[in-house]
Amino acid sequence: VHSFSILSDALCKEGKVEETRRFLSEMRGRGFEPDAYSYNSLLEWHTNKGDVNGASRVFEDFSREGIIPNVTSYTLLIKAFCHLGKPDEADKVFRDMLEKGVAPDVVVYTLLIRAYCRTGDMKQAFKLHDEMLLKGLVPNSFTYGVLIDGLCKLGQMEAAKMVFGDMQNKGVDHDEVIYNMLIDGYCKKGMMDGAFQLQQAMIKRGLVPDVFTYNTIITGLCRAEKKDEAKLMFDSMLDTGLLPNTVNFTTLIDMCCKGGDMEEAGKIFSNMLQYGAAPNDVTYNTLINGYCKKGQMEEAVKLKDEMTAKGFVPDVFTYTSLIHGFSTNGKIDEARELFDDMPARGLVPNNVTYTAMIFGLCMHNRVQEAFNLYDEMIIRGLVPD
RNA sequence: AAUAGCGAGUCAUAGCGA
Repeated sequence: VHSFSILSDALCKEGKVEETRRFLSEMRGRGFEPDAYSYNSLLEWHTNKGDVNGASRVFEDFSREGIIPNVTSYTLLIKAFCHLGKPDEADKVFRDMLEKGVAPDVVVYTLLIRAYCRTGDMKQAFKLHDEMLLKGLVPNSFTYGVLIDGLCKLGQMEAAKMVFGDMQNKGVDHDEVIYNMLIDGYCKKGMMDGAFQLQQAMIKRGLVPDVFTYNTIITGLCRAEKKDEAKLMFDSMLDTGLLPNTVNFTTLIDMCCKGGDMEEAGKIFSNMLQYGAAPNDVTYNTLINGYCKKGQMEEAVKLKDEMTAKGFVPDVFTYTSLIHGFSTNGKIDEARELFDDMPARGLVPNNVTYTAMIFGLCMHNRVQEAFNLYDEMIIRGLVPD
C-alpha cells in the first residue's frame, strides 16, 4: 500500500488527477485497500486549487470507502478554508477532527494559528497557541514564525520581539525566516535602521541573509525613496554570490516604474532572463501598471497580449491597472469595456477594481453609472471602505 | 512493536484617501 501511495502522490503532483483516481481504483482492484495516505495528494490538489467543495467530496469518499482520514487529511481540508479567509470554518473542521479522536499535531495547530493571524485576530491565534501547549504539543519555529509574522504585519513590533525572545527561551532557534519576518516588519514601518540592525544580528548569529532578506530591504529602501541605496543593496546581494530571482527583478522594475523610468524598467525586464530569472505574471503586471501610469496605453495593452501569449493569465491586478490607466487618459469607454469583460474571464472585480472604475466614471461626469456600480458592488457583498 | 510515504511560516504588482 505504501508503494501505491507513493506512486499515487507522484501522479497527482504531475497534475494527472484523473489518472490518479483511476490508479486508486486499480489498486483496490488488485486487493490493496488505499488508506488516507493514498488519497491525501488528491486532497491537496483540490486544496491548492482553492476548491473546498472538491476537498469535501474527497472526505465523503473517505466515509463511503471506510477510510479513516489522518491529521494530514484534516490539515488539507482546513487549509482550503484558510485559503478562503474563513478561519472559523477551519476551526469547525478542526473541532470535528478532535471529536473523531484524531490527535492534533504541531502542523495543524500552526496552520490554524496562521489562519487567524491572517485576519489580524491575534487574540484567537494566541488562544490556540496556549491550547496546544496544554495538550503537550511543542511549538516549533514554524509556529513561532506565524505568530511573529502576524504581529509584524499589524505593525506590533514590540510584541513580535517578545515572541522572538520567548522562542529562544524555549530553546527554539531563530532561523533566517524568523529574521526575515522581523526585518520586513521594520521595513514596512519605515524603520530601516531597525531592519539593518537585525540583518547584522542575523549575520552575527551565523545566519546568511538570503534573497528574501535582500529583497525585503530593497523594497523598504524603495518605499523610503532611497533608490540609490536600494540599487547598492542589490549589488551587494550579487557580491555575496546570491542569484537574483524573479521577485528581485520585479522589485527593481517596480522601482523604475514608480520613478517613471520605463526605459530602465524595460532594460531590466529584457536582461533578467540572462540570470535565469523568467518574468512571471507579477512582473508583467508591474510593467503594465508602469505604462498605464505614464499614459502609454498601447504599450500596456501590448504587454497584456504578450503575457497571455506566454501562458500567463491576466488577473484582477492587470485589469485594475488597465482600467485605471484608460480612465485617467480620457478613454473611459475602453475602461468600461475591460471592466465588463472581467466576468467572462472568470475574474471577480474587487473593492479596488470597483473604486478605480467608479472613480473613472465620476471623473467623466458619468455619475449615474458610478452609482449603479456602487449598488452593484454592495449587492455582490463587497464592503466599501 | 519498530521503520518508510502525504500536510504548516518570510520578500515583489493594482484604486481612492482630509
